[in-house]
Amino acid sequence: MIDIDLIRKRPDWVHEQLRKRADDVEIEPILDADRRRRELLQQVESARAERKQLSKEIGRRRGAGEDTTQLQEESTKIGDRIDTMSAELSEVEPTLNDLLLRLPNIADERVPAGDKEGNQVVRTWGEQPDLGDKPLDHVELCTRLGLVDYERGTKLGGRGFWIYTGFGAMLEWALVDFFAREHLADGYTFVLPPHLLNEESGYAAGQFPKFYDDVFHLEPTDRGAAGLFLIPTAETAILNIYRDEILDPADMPLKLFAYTPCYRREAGSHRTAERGTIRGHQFNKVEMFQFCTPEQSDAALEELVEKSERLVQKLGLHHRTSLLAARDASAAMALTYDIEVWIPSIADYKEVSSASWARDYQARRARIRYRRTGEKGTEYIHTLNASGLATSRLVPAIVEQSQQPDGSVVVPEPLRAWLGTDVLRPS
RNA sequence: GGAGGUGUCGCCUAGUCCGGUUUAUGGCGCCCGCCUGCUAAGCGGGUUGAGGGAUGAUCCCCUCUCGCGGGUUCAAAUCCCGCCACCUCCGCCA
Repeated sequence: MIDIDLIRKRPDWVHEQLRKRADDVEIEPILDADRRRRELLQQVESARAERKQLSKEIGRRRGAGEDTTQLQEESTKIGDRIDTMSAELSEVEPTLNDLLLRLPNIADERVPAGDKEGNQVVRTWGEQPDLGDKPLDHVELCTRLGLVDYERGTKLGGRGFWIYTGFGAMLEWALVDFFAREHLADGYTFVLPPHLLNEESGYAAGQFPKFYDDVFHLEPTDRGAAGLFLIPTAETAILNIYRDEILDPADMPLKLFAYTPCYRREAGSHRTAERGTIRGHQFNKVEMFQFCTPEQSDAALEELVEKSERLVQKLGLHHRTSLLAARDASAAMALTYDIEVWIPSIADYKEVSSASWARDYQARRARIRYRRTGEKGTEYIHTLNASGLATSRLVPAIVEQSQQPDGSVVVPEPLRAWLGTDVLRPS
């Protein structure tokens, strides 16, 4: 959410900034609603103050045994006025709030303009491996190696689901374990959050209202879980851990990581280039998150990007890091770097991590604040998150980039101990 | 799922039956000051959060905030209804 005070003071600037993110941004309706809200608020409040005084006076006089009929009538009239005005107020406030919730974050000045084509590659690591004459694609490799059962997966859940089997499942687990150990070594706290969240959590993290239809919602008939939705990313859960809290600056930066599956509807986005495990309704991801002060947030972003990159590097996978353009990045974020791994069969780079800087956008929605030591009042904290990492594209990258002429796959060094083997061979 | 209980400004707590001189009591903790060779103790003051107004800025003024949302009333922490969370017990279940 954007500070309403900033919109009041610099509406044209805010409008200009937000136009970089979307075409349909309008500021004027917000200013109108805000003006009307304050106007009504002042009237309602002064009427309430008046009634409050009258009520006290009535209390005093009744205590003294005096007649208060006239004062009571007067107070009733004021009450009627309050009712009328607050009825209008209770229409204006949700309207204003809804308009504010729909505004994207203001992009950082470093963010390039435009859509996808504006993305800037800032770093590339490694090289495209030479795979000889007939390299196999990941679906072929995973099938031959018995890592993924695509067909039976669709039997269970339909299109967009698969089953990791045998070494495939072990590979997933080894990856998650590897990431967890790395984060623990860097001082991050491990959390395993619920996979079902309430709607308030969705709005606070900035997923709603924009992506309301992109997540799975539990129907109201599911008693006890009505109004819950499946997490599209652990970010949504982690942010809400401290919703409505005031943090102690001595505790910050708070560094957490979580492992969860991510559930996404991905409606209408099935492509042949994204068959296999490239895009599905459920994938595994370890997510890093930081809650910090504004002063700490530049360093936090650097750290998260570096950590994500280091993980891909330790797996020995060719990848690149891109600074996303204003319209390609998530609307809740001021700045986003994507770490993309090379998938030879698609001849393209696919996102395995998104490192994002929300600034105070999420904190404002979630009302997460802190108090500077020795100072009055509160300020919003900054939040950042980065995948570390998502597995569903790493497995294709690993099997394709590490495939040998004989159809076997060399296991990345950090995973060998867990798997108990250096090479995966067709059975 | 059922029955009963609980929910007060960081923590603990008074107030709720019987609505109004409550600006929500007191303690702990914390902050500032005084006192003091130093520390402790002692003394004095401050200490929920949000929104709005006014202002060069501070001081200041108003409204809301006693789990959340409605209702009754001139007036609600207090009465009524719904919901949520926690505790105790029962039932069901992996």
